[in-house]
Amino acid sequence: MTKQRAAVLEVVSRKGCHYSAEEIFEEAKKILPEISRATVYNNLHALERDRVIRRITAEDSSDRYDSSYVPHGHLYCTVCGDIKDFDIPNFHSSLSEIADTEIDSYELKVRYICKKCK
Amino acid sequence: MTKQRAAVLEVVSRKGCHYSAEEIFEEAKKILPEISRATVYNNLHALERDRVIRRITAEDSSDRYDSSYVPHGHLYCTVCGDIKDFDIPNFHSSLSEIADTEIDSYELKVRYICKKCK
DNA sequence: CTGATTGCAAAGGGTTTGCATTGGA
DNA sequence: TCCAATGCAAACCCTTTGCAATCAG
Repeated sequence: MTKQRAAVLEVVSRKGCHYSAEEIFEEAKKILPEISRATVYNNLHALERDRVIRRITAEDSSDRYDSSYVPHGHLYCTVCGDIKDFDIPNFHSSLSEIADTEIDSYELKVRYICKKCK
Repeated sequence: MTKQRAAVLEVVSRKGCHYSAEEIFEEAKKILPEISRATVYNNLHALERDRVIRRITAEDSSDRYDSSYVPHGHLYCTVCGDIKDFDIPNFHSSLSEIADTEIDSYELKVRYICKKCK
């Protein structure tokens, strides 16, 4: 656990945030001004490999990172781009049943218009 | 409806396929050898805008295109990369209920290991 | 006729890679 | 000590853009 990895983890772990790699880089620089982009990418990959964080794919923009490795749904506001977490109880086992196979994990993106934008 | 758009649509519409833009370009060239990459992208965008096809995001690889605009689930084999469609009855309305808001559409990716690979 | 579409090539962004240097266990 | 992690820059892939030529309605 280097100080760079700790900084990246600290940033990704901020509650309710779904930062892009570039945003994580910018935030991490505030903690460690000498950190490099490659190191941020290295650590994001390492933390994902170690099942600490989860990468989520946006559309029309770069990937984002979620502080929880446990799959859950994401609400994407199609107007302001904000991302909110939301849970579906027992979704993993429901999926397994419907698909009639063991499943590893899932990613659920729901497009909507958030309250503010409506 | 230009012959280029027809070719792109023909390729994307092949049953069970989830081609990348590059694959669509390669297949479309077999129909119209003079077609350019930019035209393929143009038409993929146009067809998506007109709600004919749907773009789906992979991970660790480029976007794919689905011949149906209607949202449904996708099973991604984590070993061979194959993508299969699958339906969850009433999922749209269930989501709307659980999220307690109107929703526009969704994208559901399920990671698993397909029969062949198991 | 006229706006939309095409093809090309160059630019763009986000991410990865190679490699010499540094640092934590 | 020593392998993993770092920082930098260049390379890379995929996609978009600018623009003149062409085409479909």
